[in-house]
Amino acid sequence: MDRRIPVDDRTGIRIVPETIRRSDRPADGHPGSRYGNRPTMKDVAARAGVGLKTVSRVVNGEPGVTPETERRVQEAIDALGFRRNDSARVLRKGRTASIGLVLEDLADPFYGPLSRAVEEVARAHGALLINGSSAEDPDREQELALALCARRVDGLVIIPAGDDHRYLEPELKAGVATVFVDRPAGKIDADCVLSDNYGGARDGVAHLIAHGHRRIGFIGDMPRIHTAAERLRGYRAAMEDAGIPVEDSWMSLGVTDPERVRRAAEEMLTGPSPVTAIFAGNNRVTVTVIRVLAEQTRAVALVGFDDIELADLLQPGVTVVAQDAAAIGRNAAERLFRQLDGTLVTPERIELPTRLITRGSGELPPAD
Amino acid sequence: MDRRIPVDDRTGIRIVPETIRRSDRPADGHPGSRYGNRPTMKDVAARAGVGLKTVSRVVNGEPGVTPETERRVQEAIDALGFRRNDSARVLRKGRTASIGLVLEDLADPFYGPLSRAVEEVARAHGALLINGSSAEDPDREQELALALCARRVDGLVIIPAGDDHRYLEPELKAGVATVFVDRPAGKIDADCVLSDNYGGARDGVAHLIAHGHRRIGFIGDMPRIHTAAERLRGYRAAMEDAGIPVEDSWMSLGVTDPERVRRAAEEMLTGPSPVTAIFAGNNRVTVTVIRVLAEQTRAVALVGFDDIELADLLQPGVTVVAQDAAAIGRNAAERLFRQLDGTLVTPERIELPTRLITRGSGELPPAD
DNA sequence: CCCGGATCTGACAACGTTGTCCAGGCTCTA
DNA sequence: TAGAGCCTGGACAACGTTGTCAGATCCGGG
Repeated sequence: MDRRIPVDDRTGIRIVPETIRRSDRPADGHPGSRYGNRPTMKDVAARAGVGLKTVSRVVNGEPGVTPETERRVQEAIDALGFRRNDSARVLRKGRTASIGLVLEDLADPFYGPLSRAVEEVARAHGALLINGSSAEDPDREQELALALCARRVDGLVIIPAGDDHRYLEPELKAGVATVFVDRPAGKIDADCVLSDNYGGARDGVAHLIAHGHRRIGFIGDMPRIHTAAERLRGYRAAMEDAGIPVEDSWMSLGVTDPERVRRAAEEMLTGPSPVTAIFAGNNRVTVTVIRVLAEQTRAVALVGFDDIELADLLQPGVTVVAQDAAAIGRNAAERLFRQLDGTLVTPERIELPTRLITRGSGELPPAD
Repeated sequence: MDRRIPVDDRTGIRIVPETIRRSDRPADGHPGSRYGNRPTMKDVAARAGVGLKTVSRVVNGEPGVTPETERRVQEAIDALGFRRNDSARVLRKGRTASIGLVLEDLADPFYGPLSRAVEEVARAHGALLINGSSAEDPDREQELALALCARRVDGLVIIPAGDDHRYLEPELKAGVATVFVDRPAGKIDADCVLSDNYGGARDGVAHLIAHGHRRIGFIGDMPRIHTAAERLRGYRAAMEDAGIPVEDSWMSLGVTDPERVRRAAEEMLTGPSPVTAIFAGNNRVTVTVIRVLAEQTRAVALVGFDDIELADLLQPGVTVVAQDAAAIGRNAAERLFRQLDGTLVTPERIELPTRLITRGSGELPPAD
């Protein structure tokens, strides 16, 4: 139909030129500069017939400029399309008004709200947010964090992938505000903001026990990850409190990719001592477990760590131990700026409480 | 129990000091500098007993330095904890090796993968990603974009909130690579990468019609938003193609917050000419509509624009018109770097195809 | 013994901004 | 009308890096 629009048959991608009224570039932007260069304050000053510093004053809204002069300068700015070069400004002033955020994976629904919360606080302090994903790789975390330090971010919010952060010591010493989030810093003292992973997991498992379960499975991440280890500890504590010996076949650690989670879940459901309930160590695990349970004939109870969207619409609704990602991010960012203020000096670890949200799946009775 | 750990009773936040072995700050970091200052190449040069430029050479891996000299310099670098100041470097070199991403809301599950994809491409080109959320506010979008330009990002990926981007003209002229995403640029010519919103919506609605529906509702965002307008246009086209006159009461525009979506949905379900199917204009709308439909006694068909997690686990599974957020982000970022290469000069609009994923809710027959 | 060339090193300017400081012109008062 | 004081504007250095260029050093060969 649309004969005039080229369509790539294989990919279905449609491309149309957008050149309706491409503004032709002027032969030369402004006097004395190479093509593509931007005007500087010097150019503006020349055009307005004033001194360099006067332009600086106008740009920064400093007092001591006649309205008439200001008008002339403003005119020159608009005419040339001048925009202050913040790199130079940073170099001169020493503060960049930007903070860095190193997280694990921006695409993970847990980090979206967290990142947004950090950004919101940064914005309130007039700072921009630079962020990068470590992909759970310690080397990449370090590379990123140091690159951010080279940019001279004022502060750093880090969701650690590694467990040794001594590489940050020179930075801390140099005054880079730093807050660790979700997992504590390794081998250095630093502020950190965590969820109460241990308590949350313990409560979640205790909830299952309270509903009559004794054979409860645990599927979680590698215990070298702090959150995973803490949640496992919570699971064990709850079982021990109830006097239930844990069988090895009930625990699956270091497993997060869907296929392996599926296999792990299936194994603990069909093993010699089959579980009647599963505690899922994080949202990715929970999702896969839901899929597996949906295929089962008998009803298996489930409590997941981390809330998931639409959990309440499933049949049954998914009971979860929820963390407040936004609150964590907000807390961390606020601490960071308090470090920069000087209001905060002693590194602390704060743990935010989790919340058990009962929706049905965690209240199912055991069915053998 | 934990009598030694202070717990705020109201918020449940637990705070413990992290000062186990706080490294005491040295009286003075390095000679001739204020406290808190970082060592510079000059300091390194002095300590290593070499010239400034030699340090620069070592830091940047330039040739022409004796192994012995290099060793001495490297030693001084490690001893002082030197880290190159990229602000100064940027000022000198003109390129920042960073790109900016202005999106609507990082917390929206659609933008997480998109952002991540952009970041991944940036990383492949050795660039960092600075991003900010416009919160759908045109002023904030402009403020952000210009702040990024002041930082002299090499390029800009923008998910527009406003519809007039002439404020970017000086930047484009100055050579800032720019790609608009998800919605086209307003009043300027620029590269843009979009989903085929019109075609996707048309297909989705046609799908409902093919299953026997004639009274089909549409709930979407304000038509001033390009995607919303296009999807509405797709809805109308499908209806017209089928010869079905659309009643005003079937359409609800400019409605995205849960309460109003709920009201809108309820109204079109109970009105004088009640719909038997609903087309939801975006993921937020879809989620709310699912909730409303779950409360209904009769089965109402649903097709949503944008995929949502767990959509396949609901009863019935949710049929959606899916966009590939990651592909969009990847495409946009790649175009951006091609602009920087010089490989790409003419602004184009590319439209990525959408995919109809049938899961059940869109295949329900009409029930009056 | 000296010279040419290759190799290594460092002095210096420049990037664009801001802080400091001083000059010149104005107003106000005695 | 002269002097004090204020207001405005500009010259200059500095921020930490890199590019340019020239000087220093070392080698072998004539």
